[in-house]
Amino acid sequence: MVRSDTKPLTRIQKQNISAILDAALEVFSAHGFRGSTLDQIANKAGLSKPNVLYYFNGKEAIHVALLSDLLDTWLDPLRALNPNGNAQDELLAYIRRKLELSCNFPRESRLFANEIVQGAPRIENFLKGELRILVDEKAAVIAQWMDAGQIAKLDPYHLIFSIWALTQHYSDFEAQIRFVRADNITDPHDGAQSFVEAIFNKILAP
Amino acid sequence: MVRSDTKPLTRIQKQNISAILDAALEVFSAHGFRGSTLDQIANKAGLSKPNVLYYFNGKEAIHVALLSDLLDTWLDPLRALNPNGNAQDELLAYIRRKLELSCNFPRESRLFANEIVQGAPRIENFLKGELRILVDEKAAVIAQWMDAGQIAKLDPYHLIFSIWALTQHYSDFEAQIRFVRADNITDPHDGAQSFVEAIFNKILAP
DNA sequence: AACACAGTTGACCAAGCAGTCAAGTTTGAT
DNA sequence: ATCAAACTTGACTGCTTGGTCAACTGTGTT
Repeated sequence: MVRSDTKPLTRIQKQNISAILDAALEVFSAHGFRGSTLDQIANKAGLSKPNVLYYFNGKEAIHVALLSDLLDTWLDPLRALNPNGNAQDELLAYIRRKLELSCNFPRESRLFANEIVQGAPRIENFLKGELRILVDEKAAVIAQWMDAGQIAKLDPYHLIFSIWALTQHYSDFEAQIRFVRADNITDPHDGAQSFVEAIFNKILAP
Repeated sequence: MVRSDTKPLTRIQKQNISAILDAALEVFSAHGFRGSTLDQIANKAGLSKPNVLYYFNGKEAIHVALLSDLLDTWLDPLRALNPNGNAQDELLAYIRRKLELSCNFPRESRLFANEIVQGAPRIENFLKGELRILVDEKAAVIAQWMDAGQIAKLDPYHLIFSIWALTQHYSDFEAQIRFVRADNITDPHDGAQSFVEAIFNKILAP
């Protein structure tokens, strides 16, 4: 394998690694880890299977690389919630960031969803560690806002879960939305932003 | 194979078929179709693999049997929405039925979620057919309620999607909720019902 | 031009997989 | 007790899959 952590990558390495990761994202997000094959990934990347394994130590390594890239950015929207800002503004901005992330990166969202639906065996530590700490911290901030009467009193954890549910639904369950709305609409995300913002305005109103 | 459509099942047939379906539900909902093996299913059912294939024509047949059983009951809560009832009561009752279904049958919910996340290849026709017709019909009912001022004016399709998102989230993403709330709580569904009802009360208020 | 190393791959393995089959055992109606 | 049909399975097949390897080609630095 090639990617030791000490030297600059060659032009060809950069290009092929990124082709592999892009192909793997496509395949893993559509079929899950066990449902995906190295041949599919190699094919989609335009490389031979041994060549793929020249850049990554194995199927699992590709998956891990994708997930860690993803988890890194997945926390950002919540992390940016500012305890000193206005409660309603901050939460709505968070919702908007989360929705944009889901809609702009649906494959990443489905990769994550696949993991969770199947019991999160590969990211259990991330969920119990980093994510949990961040959620606890932000839930406390939200609870303070509620106590101060800035927004309606609700369970802050359930509030966060409901934001996740609504924002990710449009990417993760895109197929359902697309088929149900068949001719009515082109983009499944159409109207999602204004709808989600509208209902959270009502939910949060003190 | 055994299950011709014309004769009563023997005691052993009933018992083994139900053992197979239960085992398969467990396995398929946890690993997806391609991620599951007949050996896992046979093992969990306490039968040999050839014996499993004595009762079902193949892996796909087991999956189809599970899905059709499921889709049959999956529509019931929405179907029961009564156009002549009170808007708010009817919608909240629908939400309650949906949430109960998700919480009481999390494996079925995840089986469905697995299908959808991966593009719904095996239930496309159901989504584009039965489900779509029912959703169109009920969306029209909801739109009338909105026009009559009984509930707040929103996009009825997005309203239905948001109900699906919130109710299913607790089953489909149970792993995430469980790990994030690790010691805080025992049952991931705890508080879900009262929270979801509370926010939809706000959302629907005219 | 030449040389070391990056990049590439056809051919191959071993394991895992869905599914078959012939030969066995159990069941239940008579 | 008998017997046909129901039920069960060890041993197998053929295919797919993740991964290896030795040999080959391309690249860029001197």
